[in-house]
Amino acid sequence: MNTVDALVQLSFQIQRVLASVGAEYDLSIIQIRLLGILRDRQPGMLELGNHLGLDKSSITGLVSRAEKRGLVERTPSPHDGRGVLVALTPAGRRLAERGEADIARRITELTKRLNATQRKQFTQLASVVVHG
Amino acid sequence: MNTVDALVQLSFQIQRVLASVGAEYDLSIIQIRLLGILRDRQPGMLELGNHLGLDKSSITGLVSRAEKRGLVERTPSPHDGRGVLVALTPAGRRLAERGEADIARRITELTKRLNATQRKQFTQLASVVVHG
DNA sequence: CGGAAATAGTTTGTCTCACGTACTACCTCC
DNA sequence: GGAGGTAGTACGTGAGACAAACTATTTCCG
Repeated sequence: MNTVDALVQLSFQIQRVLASVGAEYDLSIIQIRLLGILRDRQPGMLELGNHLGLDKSSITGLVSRAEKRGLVERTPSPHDGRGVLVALTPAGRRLAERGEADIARRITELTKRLNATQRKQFTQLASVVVHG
Repeated sequence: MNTVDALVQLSFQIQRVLASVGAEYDLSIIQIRLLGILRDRQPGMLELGNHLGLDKSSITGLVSRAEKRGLVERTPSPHDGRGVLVALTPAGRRLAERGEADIARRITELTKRLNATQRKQFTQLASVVVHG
């Protein structure tokens, strides 16, 4: 198998895992990413759009749906009357933590055919590619 | 960076490449996958659904949109009056080939920080994971 | 200082994609 | 030659994405 096919297949396999874990909690991949970003930040809508690579008009709906489910909340920005800050609710944080743990389990499971040395090597090479 | 984060980040990076190459041709990732599958097959709708992990009712629209753009065509199955076979049109095949070449270039570009040995190792490890 | 221009976010309209359910047409097999 | 299964479509719904138009605020410069 060549490099390109291996990486593309791998990425689909990982996305499948993410989608499947998400489905257990009725979360889409983009919602998982949203919760993940909010774990250590309380960004405004535009900043959120930059992190997710989405237009601000897409963020409105994404956050509103999550807000309606009680996972996140908007608060007015203290420094800018136009802005809002988005933050996890306690329920959202619990969900994010559980989901993240599940994802870690399932991704680790994917690499169970690798021994410790190989896994370390693989991680190192993947990190180089990611931080290219 | 740990294994899980590295792989998840890597998968998003690859999906971004696929989306961005697709955008050049006004193709979504799922449409790229559709064309890719049809490169060496002429499956029915159900079979297509299995390959893509989608319900048959999702395939109808996907194929119809591609058909409207002249990329694929439905032909009645010769052996089953209920079935249709989906195949690339010449235009669809050209697009699939060009897109695939672009994707290969862009994914290879992603791994430019790896030397030949590392790339080979990386590919090998990714293959093991994919075929687990 | 005051108004013009920029910025943050929402709204609206449109499209793709995905699903479930219901339906039609055909095939199979008893 | 029906009864039941199978292939595909139609329809309604909802998430997700975008662009363009809009509101409300802030910034900034003249």
